[in-house]
Amino acid sequence: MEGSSLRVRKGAWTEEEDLLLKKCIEKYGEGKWHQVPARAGLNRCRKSCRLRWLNYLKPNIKRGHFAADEVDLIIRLHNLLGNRWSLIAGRLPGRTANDVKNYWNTHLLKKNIDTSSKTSNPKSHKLKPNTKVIKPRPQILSKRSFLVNLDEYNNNNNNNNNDRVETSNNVVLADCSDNHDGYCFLDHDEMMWWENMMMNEKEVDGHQLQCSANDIDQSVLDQIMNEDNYGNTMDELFLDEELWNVFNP
DNA sequence: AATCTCTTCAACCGCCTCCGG
DNA sequence: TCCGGAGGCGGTTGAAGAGAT
Repeated sequence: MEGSSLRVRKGAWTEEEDLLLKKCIEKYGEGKWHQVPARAGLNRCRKSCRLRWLNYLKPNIKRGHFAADEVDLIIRLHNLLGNRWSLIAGRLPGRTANDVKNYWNTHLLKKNIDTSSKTSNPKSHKLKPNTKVIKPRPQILSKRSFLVNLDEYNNNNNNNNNDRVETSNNVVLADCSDNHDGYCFLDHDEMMWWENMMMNEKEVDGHQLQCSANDIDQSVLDQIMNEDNYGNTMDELFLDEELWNVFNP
């Protein structure tokens, strides 16, 4: 198992180690984590280096308390996505998946349990009853598989524009090559929904959502925690089944 | 002041997926 | 097609600090 070597250091990072890692990333850039320990002169495994960078050393990481609007967003996203912390964190600039997960487990999970059941077991708690969760379908395709499938798709639809393909179902294929070196595809409803999600005040699925950072209070938090506001919008988030089948024959 | 209990969060672990040979 | 390595993720742990007794 990785990290089991007796010579690999574990535990809390020292300032000196942080400095070495920082310098290494500044010099060589992010990625190729297997080379980082050697390049940085660190006696750490690649995973430890990656984690330390992503969760602590990376520039623009926001530390400290979560703002009310961040909390609100976490709750809503968790209702939609479940424990998919990296996706949730991706919607919170400056926050890491680890931060969000920790915050959920220490603040919100406890609160959720308190409000839903006094007897529930924290370890077994996953989601509120009736919560629909986006299934873990990949929404980002590797460049290789995407191009193969896109080519196939375009051949079937007489469309040679590889950057953007619109189907009759308003499904949009967008070039997202700056994101994970791949491509993503979103349907129109999904894009609109995410747009709404990111607005401070928007009507979503017939509910006027209040999530201003200034006026959210405990009662609002309680209300959010006890309501499933997003049941019907969930279906809108699912990708077009037909297109999915094209890419995943 | 000392000890115990609780809370927080950084870090580790194991698993999964992707990719290249 | 298979296999091994790398990247990435979510679950869990445990050390350290805070608060209570």
